[in-house]
Amino acid sequence: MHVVADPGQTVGCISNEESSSGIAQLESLKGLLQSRNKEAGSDKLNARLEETVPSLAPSLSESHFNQSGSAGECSHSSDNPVAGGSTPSAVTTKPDFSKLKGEICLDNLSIKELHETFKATFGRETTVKDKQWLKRRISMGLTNSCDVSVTSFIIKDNKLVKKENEEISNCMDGSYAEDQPIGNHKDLLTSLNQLDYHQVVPEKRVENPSLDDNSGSDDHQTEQRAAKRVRKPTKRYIEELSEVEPKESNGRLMNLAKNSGHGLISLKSHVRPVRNVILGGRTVVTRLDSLGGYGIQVPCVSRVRRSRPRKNFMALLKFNPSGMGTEAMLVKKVHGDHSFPPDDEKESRVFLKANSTPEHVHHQKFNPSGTGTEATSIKKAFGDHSFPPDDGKESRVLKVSSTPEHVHHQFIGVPEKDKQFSVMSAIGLGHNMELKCMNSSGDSDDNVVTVPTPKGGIRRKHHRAWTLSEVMKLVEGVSSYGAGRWSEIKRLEFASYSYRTSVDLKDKWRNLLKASLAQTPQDNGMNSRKNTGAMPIPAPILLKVRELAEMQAQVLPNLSSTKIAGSPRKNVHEKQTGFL
DNA sequence: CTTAGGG
DNA sequence: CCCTAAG
Repeated sequence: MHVVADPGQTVGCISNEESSSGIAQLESLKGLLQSRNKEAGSDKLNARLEETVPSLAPSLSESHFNQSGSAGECSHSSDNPVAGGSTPSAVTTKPDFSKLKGEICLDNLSIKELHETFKATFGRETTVKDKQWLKRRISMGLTNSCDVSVTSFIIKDNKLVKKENEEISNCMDGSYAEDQPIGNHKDLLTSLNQLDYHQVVPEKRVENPSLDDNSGSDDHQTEQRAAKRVRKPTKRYIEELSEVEPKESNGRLMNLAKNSGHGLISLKSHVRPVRNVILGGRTVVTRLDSLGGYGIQVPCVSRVRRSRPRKNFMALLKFNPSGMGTEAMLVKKVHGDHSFPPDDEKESRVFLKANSTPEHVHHQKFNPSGTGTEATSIKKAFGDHSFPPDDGKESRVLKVSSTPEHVHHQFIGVPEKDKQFSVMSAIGLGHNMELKCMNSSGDSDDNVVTVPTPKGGIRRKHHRAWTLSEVMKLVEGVSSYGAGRWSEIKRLEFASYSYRTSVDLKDKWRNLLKASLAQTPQDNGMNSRKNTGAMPIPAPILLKVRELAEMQAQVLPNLSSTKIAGSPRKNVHEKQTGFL
């Protein structure tokens, strides 16, 4: 339809006026705006418009566009590399910026003129009848900015001149009537009103998928593209937020918690409070908690968990020798970590205090009347303890057993419905404990449980390094069953590896992906410095990972495309060999 | 219980 | 790794 001037020239102009990122934005805008309005009334409207407004279009360029030799200015910079990027998108027409030089007052344009301008700006026609929308769009395109919220649109030298006094209130009713006398017709009005304000029907997405990127905040962009699964803020996160508040007693963040329901995301960065309480200072924050129905000030620490009790805690009680006493193997990686004053760690619910020999720590229960001591965050609290990760998922659960160490905890707790749970334990629990624990049991497999490195104070959780064979199995599994079928892969490829849950597989795969993508561009950098500790993961594997990733990235998005015919996907539902 | 993601 | 929200 609309033939453009010389492409090179156009591109030259673009690169002259816009930064390369600007071009990108324009391109994406193109993708967005490639739409047709199929509303029934629109055709009629068009017809009417051309009846009634016969000669507006021709006058467009003359009256509103100052096209003084703009082309000439642009043509000298056409060797810009950007040209390559912007041309291949075979859209209907290319933006013709030569028409758009100088001052443009979009407010004075009629719909049709706006359409022309739109076309000149984006190289595409539109049938959107919404003047505001058009103006806004064009303004955005020309000014290369997304926050065009003005009501008056005058564009001058790629900048949006604000003019506040002109109020264009409602284009649906008013402005149409102004411009087009036909707006009075009843049928037109109805058809106009039927037009969705945001009616953009993206019908030709396929044509230029590369442009199909969202170009930013835009109300017209309620695109439901395959986005990542959205998650609402987690409970823990909310808790953290609200816990923060009392600490910032200065009210600086006072309304933070109030708004925490809404503005969560934006607050994210503020939330790391200074919560390192110095030992000497012994800053004890108190919180009003309802304990058994009474309001009681409880010393608390940040990041307490208020949620449901750990299910696994029952396991702790199970092995109770004395019925009430709880014997749990507690191998807190103590290491001076136990500042008695509630520190900021998650574990701080559990206060540990020396009670006896490192080998036999007695915990006494505070509570004679204990209606049941519910302990939460036990897992977390105890979680740091390197239990010998023995077989099965049990290793994930807090392992409780009458261990060789004979750690004996007796709780003299307070009745706490709040599941608050205090344990006094020995600061003295030392290395020997840890080490003993490690060596004593389990650990059948190759790697040790990587002790929380005493050096540097970095405490590592029990962690099995991934062996090369494991990684290879993982890769193979992914290639066989596809990424995402973690449970299958776990069952079939990792049957013998009792640790390594499906989540672990997933995590590892994620890491592999990251590694493979991060490394390939330039092989340097990584191999030299990263040899500390972590296995380098041979390049071939990374390559395979990359291939798989690309494969799956291509295959999966085409959802519902006949079950991924190409990949040699095994029948996953084969019964895993009988014994179980 | 499994997946997907964030931490 | 751990944790949790969604299915």
